Amino acid sequence: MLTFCGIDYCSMDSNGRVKLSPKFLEDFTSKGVDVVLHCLPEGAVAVYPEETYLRIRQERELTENRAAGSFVGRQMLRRSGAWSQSERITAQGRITLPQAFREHGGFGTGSQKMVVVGVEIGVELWTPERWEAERRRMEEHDMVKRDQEMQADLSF
Amino acid sequence: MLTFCGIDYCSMDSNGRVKLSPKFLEDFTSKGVDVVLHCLPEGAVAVYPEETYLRIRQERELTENRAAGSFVGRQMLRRSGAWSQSERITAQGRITLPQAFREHGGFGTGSQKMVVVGVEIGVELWTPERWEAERRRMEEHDMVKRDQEMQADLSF
DNA sequence: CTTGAAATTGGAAAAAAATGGATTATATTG
DNA sequence: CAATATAATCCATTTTTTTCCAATTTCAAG
Repeated sequence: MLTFCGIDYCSMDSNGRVKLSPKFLEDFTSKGVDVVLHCLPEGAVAVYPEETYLRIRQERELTENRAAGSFVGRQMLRRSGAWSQSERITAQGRITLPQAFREHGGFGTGSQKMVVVGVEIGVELWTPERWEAERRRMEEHDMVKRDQEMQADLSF
Repeated sequence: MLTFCGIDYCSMDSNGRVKLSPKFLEDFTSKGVDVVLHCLPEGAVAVYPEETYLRIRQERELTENRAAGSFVGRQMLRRSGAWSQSERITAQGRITLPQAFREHGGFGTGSQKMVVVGVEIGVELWTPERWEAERRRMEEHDMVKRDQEMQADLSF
């Protein structure tokens, strides 16, 4: 059974609450109710089980310079600090997005359509528009790759 | 006995459910009722027995960098996460395609004609139009290849 | 402090969608 | 051409999603 896979369409209520589908909900709760919200530079909001997020962060620490004694180092700390936040999945299976995260993700005020994308280790929350753009970007990449492969199959 | 071979024409009902032919159904159930749906960049949806999919994925993982801390890493996770999903074949021999996968395959809303293509390790679901286009593309590719091979046989 | 207003939260009701099964139609076989 | 098997459609039931409302908390002003 694959976890955190597939795509859901759902909606965020006017208070920034998202009800997860039973499938994703099960994927999360099997790892505990604590999750971490993290704003991605792609313009979406990622949701990871807490233990998963901690592992990701640790891996990054090994490779990146995160000292507070440099401009770049401080900027990195600022990034993962400001754009990450712990949340808890409620008894009704809902997650609340903080105001700043809603803005980052491009979700306006009021009820909003939303795309929940499984990324194997968690999910990402996208506006339909941004997800469509991302999908298209991946699709174009695939087209180039297909042409390359077919070309390679001919030239030997 | 060849498994997952041949082509079926069938239809998807308005809820995105596909009833597999007895032949393909037998091929699947002999390997268990759990399958994985996977959206192909060609614009079709593949259905593999779960164990087959896991083997394919494992092979891929060996070469790919899957860190969530980079743009490229996240994009890889998004690829394999978003466009794959576990499903179970029901007691009536049906599979339900999630909304997003229906869209990917070009299947509109409502009842739809569909081509089920055996690909030896599983099946692929195509719209009749796209399958026809793909068939033609393969045919043309082969023609070019034939000419090349015959040319190569003459030179030297 | 105390009170009032606004925002947030939890939960329930209503609406929509998905599911399982059975019936009807179509095709295949002898 | 009849009998059987397969495929497609339909409908009742269940599940899921969405919307709404009441209770609680938070914040600010008096």
